[in-house]
Amino acid sequence: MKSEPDEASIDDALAADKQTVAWTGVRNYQARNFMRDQMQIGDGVLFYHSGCARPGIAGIAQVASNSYPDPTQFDPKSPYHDPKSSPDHPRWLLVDVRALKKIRLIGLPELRAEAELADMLVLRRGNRLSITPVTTREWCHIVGKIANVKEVLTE
DNA sequence: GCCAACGTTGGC
DNA sequence: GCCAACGTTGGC
Repeated sequence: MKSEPDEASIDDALAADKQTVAWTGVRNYQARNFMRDQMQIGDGVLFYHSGCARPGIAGIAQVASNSYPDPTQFDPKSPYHDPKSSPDHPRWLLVDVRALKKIRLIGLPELRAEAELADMLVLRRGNRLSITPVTTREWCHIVGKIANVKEVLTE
């Protein structure tokens, strides 16, 4: 899951109440559908920093709720306000994400250098989706590169 | 700041 | 339903 660290970084998430943040602002149907249809509580999340000097995986997190309507869509003062959405028929959903651990930044050059990660959707040329699924193989490969990560992974 | 890539919008 | 124009993303 991508986030701009200026807006919501892994540090921000770790500092939040229960280390949990609501993943507001997703305004892409495919990304929304991943949260609605694919994610389950407890699923592992790679917390990716984008739109910054050193983009890459900055932390490990987990899905902490089922999907529910993103409140920012109803707030006229929010940059994520969607006048075409209504509480009766909410268009945009989010999940809560619990940060588990900040890791050494695994930057894009390192990710691209790994043959095991060659098919990762987030690395695809032209990919603009802020949420992409990760295969078990990709997950295990990345987690295997991180020191002292077992303590935060329960399954 | 540039630009490739892609999603969305809206006229027809 | 097509598709050109436009806006956004995001790495560089």
